[in-house]
Amino acid sequence: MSRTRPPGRRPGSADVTREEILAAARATFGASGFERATIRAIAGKASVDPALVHHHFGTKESLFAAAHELPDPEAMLAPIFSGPPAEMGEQLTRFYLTLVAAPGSPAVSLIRAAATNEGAARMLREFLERGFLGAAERHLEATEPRRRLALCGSHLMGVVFGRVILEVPELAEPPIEDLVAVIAPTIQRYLTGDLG
Amino acid sequence: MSRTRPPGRRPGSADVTREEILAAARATFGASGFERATIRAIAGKASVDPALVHHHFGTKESLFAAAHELPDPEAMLAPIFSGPPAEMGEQLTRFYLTLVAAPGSPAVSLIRAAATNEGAARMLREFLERGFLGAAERHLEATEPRRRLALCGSHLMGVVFGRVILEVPELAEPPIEDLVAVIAPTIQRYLTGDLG
DNA sequence: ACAACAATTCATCGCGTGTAGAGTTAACTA
DNA sequence: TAGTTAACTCTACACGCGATGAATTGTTGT
Repeated sequence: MSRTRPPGRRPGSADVTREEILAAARATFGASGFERATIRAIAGKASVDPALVHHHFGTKESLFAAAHELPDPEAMLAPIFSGPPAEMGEQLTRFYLTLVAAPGSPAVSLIRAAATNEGAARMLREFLERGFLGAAERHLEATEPRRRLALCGSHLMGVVFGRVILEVPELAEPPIEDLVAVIAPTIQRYLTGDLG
Repeated sequence: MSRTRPPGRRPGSADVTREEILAAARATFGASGFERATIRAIAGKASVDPALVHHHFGTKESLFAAAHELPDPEAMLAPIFSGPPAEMGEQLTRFYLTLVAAPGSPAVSLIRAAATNEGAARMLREFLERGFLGAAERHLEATEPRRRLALCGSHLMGVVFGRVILEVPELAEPPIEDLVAVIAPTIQRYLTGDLG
């Protein structure tokens, strides 16, 4: 049982390994946060030498950034905001809890890392500001759209935190639709209702 | 300019140093999170040798626990829950944003650390479950009290995250009372209103 | 076929970390 | 006042980390 592969380039597949490293990075960062995740652990999970990680992605910070390249928020949110206004709260809540708050999601990894790593916090903040809040400005026909979506985001982020990170039973156990039923009216009010 | 103090016990004050270490620990953990905060940095801020920290508190984990001994939630919440039910939402929101979400608060430090450190997450979860949610059960005259307070907590925690950790402008800039005005109605609905 | 290049492992460096033990001085007790 | 205990600093060890440079092997262009 030879534990280590022979050195030198591997036959066949070009950037398969690269993707495997990124997947391992997402998993490890997500499970441990930025500082606790080690390049050695990521390399191990990808069955690869630690130096290869560094060869492909440079520093640990830029590996994190590469592993968390965020999708275009415009494309994500457009379907929600183009539907009937009365359903936006429910749509947004379900979307968020299904896609973003799923355990193992890159978003959870980002949130976790953002709590202690300034770089990750900046990434998340800029994504929220330019993308999320920006999309609101373009699609939301109401006063103070950015403030409205900031309130929505804060609530939904708190639910993620309680459900996936803290694992408070009251938030972690119920199926998603149960949470949607309770939270969506609040989100709807923040989006289209009377503030304050 | 002699940088180091002579060895041996210091004259006078017994447990002053101990408190200084705890204060430095709170500040450092709060600013950097659990893993990034180093015992050396904490000792430095307390003008003390790193080994003394270890002498007093043992491991880093138990130093963190000692620095974040949480107040009795019963005492904290009783005044709020014993007032007029119609004002509970506003009271709870203001209390939380003023005391807990203040930058530099131990609670922020706990939340930050909980994102990446399982021990801190357990501390926070147990505090929330036994204390916060427990207090709700005893004081809240409504159906599903624990679920109600879990919803309140998740929203408020999300606001802390956005305001203090991510520093999203829409949440970080407005004075507390502005946020109270918008959020309190939601909290009130979660506490006493119709769920879902 | 040959040269250039990219992918990969290996060996290792330097650093900062948490922690431990030994030595020194003050406070406490009888 | 003698002896014990507790507070405190010094020195240092062992470990794991991120990062680097060289060596090895496959791919690609000509």
